[in-house]
Amino acid sequence: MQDWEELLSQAGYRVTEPRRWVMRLLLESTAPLSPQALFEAGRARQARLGLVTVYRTLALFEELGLVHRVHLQEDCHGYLPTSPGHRHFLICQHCGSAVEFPGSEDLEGLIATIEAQTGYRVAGHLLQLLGLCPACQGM
Amino acid sequence: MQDWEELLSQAGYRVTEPRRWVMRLLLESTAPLSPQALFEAGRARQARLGLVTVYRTLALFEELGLVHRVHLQEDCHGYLPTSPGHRHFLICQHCGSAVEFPGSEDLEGLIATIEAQTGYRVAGHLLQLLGLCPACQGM
DNA sequence: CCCTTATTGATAAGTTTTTTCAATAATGAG
DNA sequence: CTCATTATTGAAAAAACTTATCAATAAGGG
Ligand SMILES: [Mn+2]
Ligand SMILES: [Mn+2]
Ligand SMILES: [Zn+2]
Ligand SMILES: [Zn+2]
Repeated sequence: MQDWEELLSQAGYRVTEPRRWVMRLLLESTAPLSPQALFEAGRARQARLGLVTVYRTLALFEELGLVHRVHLQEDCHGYLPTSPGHRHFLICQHCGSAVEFPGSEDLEGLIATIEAQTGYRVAGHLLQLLGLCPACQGM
Repeated sequence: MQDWEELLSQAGYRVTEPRRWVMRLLLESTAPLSPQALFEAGRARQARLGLVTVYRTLALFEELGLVHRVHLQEDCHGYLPTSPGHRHFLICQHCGSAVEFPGSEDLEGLIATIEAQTGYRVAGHLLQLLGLCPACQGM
């Protein structure tokens, strides 16, 4: 995502310094970041950025599809910048670095089976993979 | 899970009144419950049960595989009782009722693809489906 | 530029989760 | 069955996290 500023404007929002910081910090990180982590990373770099703004910005970005929230074991969740559309993430359980991949519809078969068995109608899903990134495999 | 008491003992933990309450309340609920919700449900029934104990009990149960934490949009997460082993959940987005299903390895193909594309090695995953339960479909 | 108004952030309020520690109750030994 | 040991509980307090307020600031259109 690089023309996120365009998208923001288009949607009627202003492109501000704090919002630029949040996006920059997210893009520079290889791992998901929590609001607190973003705030501290920003503060460490003299960014003009308040914690409250981080929360608001993440909520806005999420709404616009610019970031996704991922669930972690300890911290509960963090945010990752993302391309628009249906995405999934694969997160390294050692160093936290994440990669996204498009939501290919490989779940069709599984979903059909489950629908038949349960009577539920499936409308969406949450899928995250975890494992080891190339760098962390030699350990 | 009905011989969870056995499992607790076996693992060296005591079978206590508060722990019985937590498990009972979870088993009686069709939807995931948060610690706060469990506490209130217990209190409403004169259970001897403190909020702190609910947190500790859920952590223990999770460790023993007696419950799983599921992620929701608003509350972040709640707990569901579960059979041991690899499970997934399908949650109604209208009423919250959930059903579990065994983790059939339908992801094999997807995982192989992703591993080849990213160089990561996949060790596990988080999969949740959401949709509408039979009762909520006519609305 | 200047005006309008969305946005920010310090502070405070509200939630959620964890820590402490004395009192309690579960379990095994006798 | 009774007692002693010790894991467990829960009230209270601390810590961490999230949301609400509102005066000051700065984006962006005119
Ligand atoms: Mn979560
Ligand atoms: Mn699975
Ligand atoms: Zn790694
Ligand atoms: Zn339903």
